[in-house]
Amino acid sequence: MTRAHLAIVGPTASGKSALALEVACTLGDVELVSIDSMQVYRGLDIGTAKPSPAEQAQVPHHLVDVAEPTDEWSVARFQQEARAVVVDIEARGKRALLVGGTGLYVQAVVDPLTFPPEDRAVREAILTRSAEHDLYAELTAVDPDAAAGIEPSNTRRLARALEVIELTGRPFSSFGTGLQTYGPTVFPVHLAGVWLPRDVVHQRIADRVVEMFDAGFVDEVRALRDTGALSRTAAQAIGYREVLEHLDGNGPSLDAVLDAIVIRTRQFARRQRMWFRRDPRIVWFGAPENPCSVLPALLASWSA
RNA sequence: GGCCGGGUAGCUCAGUCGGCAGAGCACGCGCCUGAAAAGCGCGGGGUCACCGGAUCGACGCCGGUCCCGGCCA
Repeated sequence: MTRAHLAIVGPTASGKSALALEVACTLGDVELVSIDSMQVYRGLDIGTAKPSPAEQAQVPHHLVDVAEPTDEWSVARFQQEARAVVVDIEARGKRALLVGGTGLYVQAVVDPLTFPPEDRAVREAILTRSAEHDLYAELTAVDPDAAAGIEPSNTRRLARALEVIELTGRPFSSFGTGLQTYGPTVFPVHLAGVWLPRDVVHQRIADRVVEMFDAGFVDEVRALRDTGALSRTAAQAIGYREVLEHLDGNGPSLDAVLDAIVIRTRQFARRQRMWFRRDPRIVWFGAPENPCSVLPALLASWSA
């Protein structure tokens, strides 16, 4: 018999992890797969709200602590490793419970996405000439379909499209129908979304950031800085960027840093909301306050 | 008490020579295929501290009032 895998998605601070742990303990035959672009880095613990060692001991967690903070990470790499993990879990007769809020990563695992090759040097060269050349016009000339889906001002995505074309000789748009196809997934999976009222999420974010500071977040960042520079990708993590700026010189005060982190986290949660809300395959479970209260409904839905 | 500077969007501030107000951030809505906790687009929002005056017309000029900051007493 082939039982479907499971997934819990949703905005940050909406209680996915706690809920997932309860699900795992109840079901007994699942292993967790973190779908999180920042929990992959060792040493980024407090700021990424990574599951504690005690929690990880209760049930196997995958794709947590699989890269050095000095390493670069990417969707393509995540896709490859996550799919391997799912195959592995399956081979042990268990089910995967995907848990996370990185929307693109969820789709990279679950949808038939093919990521064309990359060459950082080529991309950098394109980025460099973007000062002189109009990348949007350039892309429109060679791949109008791709250009139609990118804002003329979004240099980063324009450069990526041009990079792929230069590397493969094929139009960027030939590599996929886009993210909004929402066709059949590459393996059977129940997609569940947790949803809390916005003011509850905002409060949870504010509380969590204060807890992070109380738990020694600044020390964690300082230690990372002293060990070696965070990679380009790891340095994007919310909180780390802000605290680093504070530590390295005459940056803003810690109070200001805390406020900035709360704001950026809220904005992140908003983008996650936008991302997941579009996916018609996600079944939403709303809770007025405590996310774990949806557990019965969630399990009922999955056993049906 | 006197002198000087300031009161304009939720916040920080622009606003030339008088012609019914702008930016950044925040906030809201949305986009997304190798940085995605990234990147990008659109939008709402103002009794220009208050009162009076000159002017066709005032955020701007004149007079007064109230706040805030600094200096002097």
